[in-house]
Amino acid sequence: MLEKNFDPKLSERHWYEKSESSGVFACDPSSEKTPYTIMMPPPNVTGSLHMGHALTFTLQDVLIRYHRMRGFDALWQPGMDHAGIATQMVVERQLAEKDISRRDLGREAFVEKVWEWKAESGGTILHQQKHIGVSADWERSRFTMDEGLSNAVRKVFVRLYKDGLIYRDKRLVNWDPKLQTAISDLEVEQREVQGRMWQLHYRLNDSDSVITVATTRPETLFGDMAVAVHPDDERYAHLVGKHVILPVVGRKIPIIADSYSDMEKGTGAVKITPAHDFNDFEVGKRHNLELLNIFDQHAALNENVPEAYQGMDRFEARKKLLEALEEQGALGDVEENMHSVPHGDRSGVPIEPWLMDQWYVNAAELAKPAIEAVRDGRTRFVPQRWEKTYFDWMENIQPWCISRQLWWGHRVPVWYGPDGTIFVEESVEEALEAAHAHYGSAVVLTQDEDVLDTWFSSALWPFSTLGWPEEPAELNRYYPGNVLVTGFDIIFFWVARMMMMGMYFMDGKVPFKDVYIHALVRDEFGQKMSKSKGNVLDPLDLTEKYGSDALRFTLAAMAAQGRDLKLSETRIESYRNFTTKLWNAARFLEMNECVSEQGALPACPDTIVEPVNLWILDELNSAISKTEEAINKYRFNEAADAIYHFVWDRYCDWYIEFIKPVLKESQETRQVASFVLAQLLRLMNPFMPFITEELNAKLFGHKTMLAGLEWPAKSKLADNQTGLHYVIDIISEIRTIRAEMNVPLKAVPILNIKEADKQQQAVISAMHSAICRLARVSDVAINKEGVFEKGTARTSLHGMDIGLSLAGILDFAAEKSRLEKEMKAGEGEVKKIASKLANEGFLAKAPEAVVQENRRRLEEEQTRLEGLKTAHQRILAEM
RNA sequence: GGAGCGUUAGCUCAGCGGGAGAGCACCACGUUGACAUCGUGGGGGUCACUGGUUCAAUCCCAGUACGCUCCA
Repeated sequence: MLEKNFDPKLSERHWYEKSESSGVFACDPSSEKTPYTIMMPPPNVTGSLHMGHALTFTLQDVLIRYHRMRGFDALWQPGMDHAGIATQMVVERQLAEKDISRRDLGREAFVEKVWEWKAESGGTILHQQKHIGVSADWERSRFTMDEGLSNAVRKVFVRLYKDGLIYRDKRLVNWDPKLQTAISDLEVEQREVQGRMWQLHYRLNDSDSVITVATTRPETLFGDMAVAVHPDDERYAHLVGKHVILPVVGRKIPIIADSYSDMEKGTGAVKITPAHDFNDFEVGKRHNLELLNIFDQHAALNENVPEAYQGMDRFEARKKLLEALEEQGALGDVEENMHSVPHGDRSGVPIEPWLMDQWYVNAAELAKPAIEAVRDGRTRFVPQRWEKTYFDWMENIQPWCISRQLWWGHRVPVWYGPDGTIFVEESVEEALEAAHAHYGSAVVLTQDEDVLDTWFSSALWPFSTLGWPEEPAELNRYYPGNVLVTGFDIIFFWVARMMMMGMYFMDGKVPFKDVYIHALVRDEFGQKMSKSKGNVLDPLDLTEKYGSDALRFTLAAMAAQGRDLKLSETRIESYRNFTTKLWNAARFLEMNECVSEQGALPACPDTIVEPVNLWILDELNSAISKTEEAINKYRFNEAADAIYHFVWDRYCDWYIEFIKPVLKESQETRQVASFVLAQLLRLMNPFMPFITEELNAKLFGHKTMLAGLEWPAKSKLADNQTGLHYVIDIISEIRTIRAEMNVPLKAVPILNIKEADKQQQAVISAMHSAICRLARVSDVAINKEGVFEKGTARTSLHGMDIGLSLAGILDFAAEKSRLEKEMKAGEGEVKKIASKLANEGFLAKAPEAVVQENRRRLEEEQTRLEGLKTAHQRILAEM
């Protein structure tokens, strides 16, 4: 006997372990089945599961479990990302608590520490993934720093270098002075901050007049190489070509004409610091300005500034400089000014454009085929509008800075000879060999200190995890993947780069056919959940409270396309209640011996005669179809909705209630009831893997788990012509009348139905006992001769005249007003439809089916209205 | 400044050219042998606003307002 409630905690662990060890989660490269592949976006190895993970993994798990049941050889490739900056930061922070810096330890010892930390914390998210039911092929799990994947990284680097697509360049980079590494444009976050706009007066070298520039960063004055004015600006035309003397510094710099200067903004004159501003850098290139670097790696001022300022932090220097300028009378107006300042998204400090050598990928070149593949539909975005985001970015893509001044990551496979000659090879041995060939003798090489951007290795994920550069059978079998599931914030970071790398290294084949972009989980105010905002909901707390099945179902049910997802806890609660409902329906069946004793799954009888059984099979078929269609279109909410309503509204509220009176006698009904439940458990399994396994095992004692079974087939016996909806409508109507008329519960009147057609008559007779029970009537008289007796509450439904004999207890006045209310609503409907049908344009231009449907409805409404009017007149006469 | 998204019941959200929906909350009744994590019934919406297209607009188009996101 089942317990009264489902206990998720006991069940989840048991069923997860059992199904994992059974091997159903594993792919089978040797199978005859068609492969179905999902590459799981690898979470950060030291991370922990947040709501976004819970959503994305649930959706992927639904897809993978569904396709497994549909008979595909499903591979869900899991793994972890080494997450260079994030992970290094965590370990550095830990060391900082003991007052140790990574430099104290040295590179080798530090990296060892990171590996230790990885070993310690890497299990956390894995455990959490399993907790919510992630059914990935764990045996095949990969880590971006694995030997195989590291080989792939080196191979890709060397090949791209030799093909001229990776190069070293001296450019301005986004320098993070806290983490002391370059970061890519994508890792820079523009933040609106309240700052100031200072006006500075620069005196001309040959006269007493000044030119006034405006700046938000006065301290960059030390690096100024020019003052720019607009070529069309008449105010300054006479000054172009002259020079000014930089205050405090005393250096002479030219006034140049460049259209970068905005005549409308500020004074129309702008200082140019080519080594510390991306725009100024471009201006400098146009005018052959020198690049003067004034900062060191900590963003403190270096030896290129007056001695008094050397070694000062950029913000301290600003203060001191402003004082000095003021003293010299070089400081003009100061305004409060909101402006955006680039910040490192990890460190949170303002980043500094800094001139240095870095390694770059020619992304523009790699992007071309990747753009083409989406244009011609080889890769499809769902929802489609994300294409635009992809195109916008890809078409304006900048060189990708891939070197990072970190210690945790893939070391750049570049060696330098004594004279600086560059050797790019897959191993030190090959580099030495190349160097030997180059110099004619053995030399000592130094390896580049830098490591690669984490996304460089994740870009290879769709093929590196399958064994590339070797060519195992898996590579051809599972590449390209069927779908990549992720959030839109990852399109640039990852989707785009996987497209570029995948197509370059896999003979132009795209890495995945579909890209399903799901919502971002936000908090109740619609804000992105983030640790720094402190608005995170912990998915594990929620599973603790409501169970993993409930959380999964909620996420699926709320994953409507194109909308962000504001998670509300009451929704989760309602789906927890849904699991309870299912549990209790199963419990009811168990109590009524609808269980299989030999441990065989219930089979459908060969022939079925009861309308209610034919009907529920039809409803089940319809639920199966809806679920299939919805999943195929990535409409997870529609699938969840179809399941929810079938279980609760159809199976529990109507079917079980209908069969209660006959269950004991009808073998057919017991069989159908348990067959439908068994099918239902399969249908729900991808969404709620735990409770469905639990019920399947407890009720049917079957030896095979649902996870290894086939997707439910649609029953051929189902019949949608049973007319059961007439019975449902009659019962609902009677219940409404009873409630509105305050008919006491203990009253069990006779129900009279007249004008029932043959089909209606048949189904009402077949459902006689159920109607009596559910409508609380003592008997149902069908098409009996004679008029309704006095004191009958009446209504009209599907052409039938329906009367509930309430002689002695009917409140005539209440019945009169109830009928009047019904009539008023009916008249409204009739009027609306009639006016539509009176419209010639409608008759001429609307599709025939729509016109017919409206004619049918008009007739139906008119019949009902006539019936109500007759009843109304009768009640007036009886009063 | 550019781009995108949203505005539907008190709340959280579906739907999306031809009869306004769900869950929660609310009101009434109910402990009829699966289930009070429940049952039955009910109330509640000029589908933001203004125009346009159409026989027909919550749905398509344009504009306005408010909110959010991304990019500069």
